[in-house]
Amino acid sequence: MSEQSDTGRRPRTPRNTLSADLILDTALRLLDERGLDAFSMRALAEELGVGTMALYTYFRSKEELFCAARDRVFGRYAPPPRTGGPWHRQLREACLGLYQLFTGRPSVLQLLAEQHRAERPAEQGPAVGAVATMEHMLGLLRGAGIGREEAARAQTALVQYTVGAALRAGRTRCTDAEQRRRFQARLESLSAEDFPLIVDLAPELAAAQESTTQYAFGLDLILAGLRTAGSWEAAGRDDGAPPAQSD
Amino acid sequence: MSEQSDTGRRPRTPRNTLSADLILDTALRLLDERGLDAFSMRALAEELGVGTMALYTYFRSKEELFCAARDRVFGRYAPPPRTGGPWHRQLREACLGLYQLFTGRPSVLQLLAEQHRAERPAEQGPAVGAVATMEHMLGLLRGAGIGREEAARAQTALVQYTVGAALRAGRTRCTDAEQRRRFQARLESLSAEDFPLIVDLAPELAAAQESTTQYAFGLDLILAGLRTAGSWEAAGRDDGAPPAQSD
DNA sequence: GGCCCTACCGTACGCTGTACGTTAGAGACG
DNA sequence: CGTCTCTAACGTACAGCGTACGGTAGGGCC
Repeated sequence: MSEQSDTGRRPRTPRNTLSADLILDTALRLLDERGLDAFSMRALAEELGVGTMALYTYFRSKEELFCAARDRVFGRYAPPPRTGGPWHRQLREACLGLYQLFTGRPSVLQLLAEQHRAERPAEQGPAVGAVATMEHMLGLLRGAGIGREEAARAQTALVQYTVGAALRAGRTRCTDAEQRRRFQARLESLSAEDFPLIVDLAPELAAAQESTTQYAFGLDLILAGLRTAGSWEAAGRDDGAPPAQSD
Repeated sequence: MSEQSDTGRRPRTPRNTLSADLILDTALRLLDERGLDAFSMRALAEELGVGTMALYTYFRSKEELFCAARDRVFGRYAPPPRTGGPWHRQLREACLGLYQLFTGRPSVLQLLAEQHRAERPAEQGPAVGAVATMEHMLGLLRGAGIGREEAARAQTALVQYTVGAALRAGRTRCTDAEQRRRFQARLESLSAEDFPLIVDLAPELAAAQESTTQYAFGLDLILAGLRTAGSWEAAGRDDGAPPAQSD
């Protein structure tokens, strides 16, 4: 037969069937379906029906591809519609929107985690698409009469907390309930003498591992703190929230 | 000496020179010195002057070794001495201690990141050594009159924020100032029409990337929120911090 | 002395990312 | 139509990874 069926010599893809967008969409789909561990340039190429090295025509490396994938998702992010209402409520909505962007698709979470693991952050910009949300948050904070530096720090803290919570949420994907049961069991197996509270509160602690409610809880704590701080200039109580002068 | 220099055939290590502790200490040193990317079972074995597979006598896999390394560090963690004072100040000290544990050694941060990246968290327990700090935190919260569920959630939020901040801090290691300068430059290169506040606050936002001060700022926000929430039972204002009843 | 147990080790397999050089097909031009 | 060029797509190769498997030698025991 004319078919040289020797070990998968492929029939050479036509000429312009590939594109950066097609590659990125397929990569994101692969990440969603099979997870980061199952992802590889070879697997991606096979999914596209293409030789592995064809990918390197469009991206110089796997890391560059990941950055582009992340920017693609973030770039398409549409923040939730402005609801009006007090500034802290709007801030809450904005943060929840970000959180859901991060946790909505497994692939996004995995790209985030990978980015955090990277030794050298390279040139990867700051999540270009979500910048509008950053701007919105800063506007709300400044509008509430919060000073320049404090607004910047508060915005950073909110993003930091959101990313951290999203990463943590990613660890307990799939088998939510099962995972939490085992967590509880492990807490309860601790010495009740040395750690009476942990053992006693094990059910509550396990329940707090659930993601969205717990995220909202911490978020509301931060927002309440922001409201309390009130007059930022006149800060300096002996036991309140001093201007953070540790080393 | 009698070196058979033919391509590294080694002279067989005596019999009981290896031990789990020695392996873990060497692994942590390697991680501190050369980073996660340069770490491999082969490199670790070579550092020990030992065949690669000797490591598998003590650990079933690389992941198990990492978990043991993490537990070793956490297990040796001594929380800062109890200072007395109001509960929220003590809570602050406890969290700062945890944060410094996480950020103090590069290796710890890298193990944390790796753990967060893992697809299947396997059997890795909850950072066994730092459990005493968890207990301490819960005691402070409960002592402040905070309810069971809220205490558990607050404790989880504090740990979550701390880990998230530590991970973020890890990204800007080594070249701190340089990294922040580039971050600021990238912010300033955005369209001043679309993102006036970001461009305006670029210096402050870049400064907020610095780790410890920024961590303390967010921590104080959370603690202030905890103090404000006050009587937890009587919560239910229209715009305050409702008991987080999303999804 | 002889034996066993096991800590240590060498080899090998399948996987990874990607450097490098090759090839074929589309478009431009005579 | 023939030919030339440019480059998207490709195959091969390499160094390195984690680790399954089986071998080997040396310390402890009878």
